Amino acid sequence: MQVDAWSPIPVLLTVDLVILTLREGRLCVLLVERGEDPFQGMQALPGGFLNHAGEEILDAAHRELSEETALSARSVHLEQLAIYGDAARDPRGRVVSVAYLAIAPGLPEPVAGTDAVDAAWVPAEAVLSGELELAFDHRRMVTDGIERARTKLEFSALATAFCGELFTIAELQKVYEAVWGTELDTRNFYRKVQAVKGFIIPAGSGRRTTGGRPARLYRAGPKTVLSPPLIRPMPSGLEEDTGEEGE
Amino acid sequence: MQVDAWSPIPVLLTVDLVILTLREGRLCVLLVERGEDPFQGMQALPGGFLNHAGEEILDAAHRELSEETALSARSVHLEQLAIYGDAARDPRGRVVSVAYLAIAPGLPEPVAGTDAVDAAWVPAEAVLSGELELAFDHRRMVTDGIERARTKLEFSALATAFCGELFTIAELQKVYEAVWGTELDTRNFYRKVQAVKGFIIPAGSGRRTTGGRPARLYRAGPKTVLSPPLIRPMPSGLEEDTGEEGE
DNA sequence: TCAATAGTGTCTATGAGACAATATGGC
DNA sequence: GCCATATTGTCTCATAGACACTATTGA
Repeated sequence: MQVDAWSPIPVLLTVDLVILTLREGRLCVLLVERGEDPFQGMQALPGGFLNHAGEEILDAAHRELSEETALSARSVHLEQLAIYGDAARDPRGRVVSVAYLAIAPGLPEPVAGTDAVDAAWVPAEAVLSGELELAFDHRRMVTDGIERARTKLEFSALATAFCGELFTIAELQKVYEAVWGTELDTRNFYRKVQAVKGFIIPAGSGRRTTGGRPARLYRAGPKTVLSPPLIRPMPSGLEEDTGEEGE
Repeated sequence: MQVDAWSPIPVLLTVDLVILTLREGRLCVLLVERGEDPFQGMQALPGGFLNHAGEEILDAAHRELSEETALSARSVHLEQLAIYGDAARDPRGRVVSVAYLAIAPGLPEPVAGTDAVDAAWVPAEAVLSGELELAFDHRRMVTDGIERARTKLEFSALATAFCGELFTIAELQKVYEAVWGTELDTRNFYRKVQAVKGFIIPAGSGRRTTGGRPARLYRAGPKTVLSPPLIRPMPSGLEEDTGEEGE
């Protein structure tokens, strides 16, 4: 570290949040409309600069999260996604952003009256397909965040973060189906989910009904690493034999 | 982004590299001895500040890599690991570091004559066990990097990055054993590795011998995602039933 | 011929996927 | 009873792991 030979370059640090939730069976991401100049009026991820020198980055992420969703910060899964620091990503100068992935249970409409006046849940598909254009490199953040979520669903108990305190197995299955974009066999899903000890645990004798036989309720178990994992089915039609994956 | 309400806080950005390789069947990480004040004389990861405004972060990582190992930058696997930005991690001020994971084929001794005068390969075990103390939060970076490598070995073709252009299946197996810290059954390893089409492909008729029957040579195939994956055996002795994993 | 490593074959228990059958609520 | 969904069970095939066996070199 030859600090004396030249002066280190200062950069500005922002935090951006990819907040995912399920609404009506569809995977959605929270977007806000930018009210200021770079990319004014365009959709963007909620986020912002560090508040003060000494603010921890993770704290800043939690702060932004509660400003935008009014979620009690600690009840939400929040993890670092990646950092995005292309020299030209922000016209204002060298701004490096730390992206976080947040998973929240289904929320009603975004909370007005806070910073999030123009916040809205947008179907992830609209962003993935490119139909909706986002400010900065936020589209890539969303893409990376969703891919991360898809992978983590296989090997971790992340899916329960999409659900409320109590949930049925059918609800959990809908999480998998929405995030993966596939359909799963209900019977096999039951068997596999219950085979992973510590993933979900029965919650008393409560039931929930949606027109048929009432379903048992479960809550998230202590296990965060699923073994055996729930393997995501092939995107179907794509055979894996040739194996060309590109770099 | 209320830029006007207060001034964004500038931070300094560094790049740190967790460079892993195999030496004599053991997983090693490259460390340098710090010659300057914060943590002077202590072992640390190679790394440094951005060189000039406008330097891309990934470019800085490649620059540090070639400075320390004289490896032709593009032949090495290099991927972003995470960012480490605790407010108190650097006594000089607010310094945020982007950690990169690099995987290199077995190298001889570190190259003197460059910045890396005091560089040395250190067995990963010494760092993992806490026996060797590192500057800053570099121990956590090493821990995270190795954990990432262990996981990626299961699902990606990362193992070939530890090998040279040509390698035998036995050499590939030693990579898995060293990184995972386990022993694998040679016969099953042969079968499974060859079952993943596009992972390794036979390289002509060359052979390599180490005292017994000469082994066929292979080169890395086009596939970067392994399916089916090579599942890492349980750390043995640890049953998975209770499922307490901690947060 | 022996030592040493490379490579192939076989057996078995387990898990995944397909799909049938039964249970239990509201109406 | 009927409808809709929950929940359990069965069957079959593919795969993982254990382990026996053959092959091919150098000394």
